[in-house]
Amino acid sequence: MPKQVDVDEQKRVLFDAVWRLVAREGLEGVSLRTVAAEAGVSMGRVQHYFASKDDLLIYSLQRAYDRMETRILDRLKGREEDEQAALLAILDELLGENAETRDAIRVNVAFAARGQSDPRIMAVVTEGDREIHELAVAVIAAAHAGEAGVDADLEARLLMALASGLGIGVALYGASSVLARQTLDRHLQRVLPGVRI
Amino acid sequence: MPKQVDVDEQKRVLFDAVWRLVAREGLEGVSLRTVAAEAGVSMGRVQHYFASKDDLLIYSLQRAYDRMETRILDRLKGREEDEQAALLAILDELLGENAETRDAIRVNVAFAARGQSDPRIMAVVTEGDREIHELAVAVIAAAHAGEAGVDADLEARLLMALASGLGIGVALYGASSVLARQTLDRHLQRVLPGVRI
DNA sequence: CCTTTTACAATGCGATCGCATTACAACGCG
DNA sequence: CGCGTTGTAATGCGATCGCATTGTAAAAGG
Repeated sequence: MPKQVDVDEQKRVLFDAVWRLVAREGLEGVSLRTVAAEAGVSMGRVQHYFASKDDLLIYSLQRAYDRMETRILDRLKGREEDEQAALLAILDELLGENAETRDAIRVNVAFAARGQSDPRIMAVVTEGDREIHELAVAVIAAAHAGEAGVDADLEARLLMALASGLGIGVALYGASSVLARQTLDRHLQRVLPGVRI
Repeated sequence: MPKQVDVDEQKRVLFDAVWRLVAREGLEGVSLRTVAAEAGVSMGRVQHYFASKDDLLIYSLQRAYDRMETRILDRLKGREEDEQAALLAILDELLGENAETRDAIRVNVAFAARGQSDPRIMAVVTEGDREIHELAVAVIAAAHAGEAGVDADLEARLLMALASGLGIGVALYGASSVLARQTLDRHLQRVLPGVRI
């Protein structure tokens, strides 16, 4: 066997370049040449690790979700079993309070737009939704145990739509993340009474 | 004076082509050549009416908002003075229940993404926000007149973020518009009691 | 040692991009 | 009737695109 390199590490370097380009200029700023330049490598290297531009984009999208998951788990540090804490960590991620999270939202939306005409992208983009929804249902149902008239499924959809709407407002339309936080907290007071003040 | 044509009509033909292209393939599907082909005219004609591609895009974005406004006013037919009805019509527009509205949302988001690096686009995209927000504040405040503890400003932001989050879910992530409607109605029951059932 | 396989780098190709240029057709005005 | 302005088409240019091709350096296995 010939020269050995860390393939995952090489791919990660290229993904980092894609990430920076998408966050800075949107998906239209990504070309094999710009990715190579941003990563400081030759274009041949990019082609060596990704057979096509689509492969590079799909890989980058999957890594973007990995990165989101990592940030959420970082926030959870040691409370992975606490469903309520997990939901709040996910909401934090959706809200776009720090620059990296806002980048993630922009990357996400850019891919979702392209996903309209590319089923492979759409599949990745909607992959984790069911899991998160079920978590939200569980937490909301637990908070309203014994109460009648609370549709946890509906409330979960409402909460997630609100959070992503707020996050997109922040990341794409320049809204204030402080106001977004206040707005989400107002709703959380209603639907999860007694949580986080 | 030489040959006279209806300039606005000619521009509208080109805008319609841009609209269809963006809705179908996203902003990256728009080029001077594809617009000309979609409109069934020569490329020279496109260049004659728009000095640059950016001009074409800015114009198209503004017309896209005109179209949204027209749809909202259509829904209002004769109840233009009813602030509550106006707000509900705007929410309907944001929710993406019919195909043209979903197109509008996709067009919007595509432009917003590009607006990150183009202040002219961002200005157009955020233009009408203040007006709509103030309308929502007025309606919510009126519905809770005399009550204490209701922050109409906050509730207005919450409502609009929820509606746009739901609409983006429908238009970009393939969510069900029926569920989106139910979800919005659930929230409206809370914040505007006694409205629409 | 030497072959084989991997890891690149460099370059070329055809297509497409935005835009400039050029040519011409059509029509109102002196 | 020219004449000039405007509307429209056609074409060219330089840049950039994704991708294919080619060449080569390096290291593990026979």
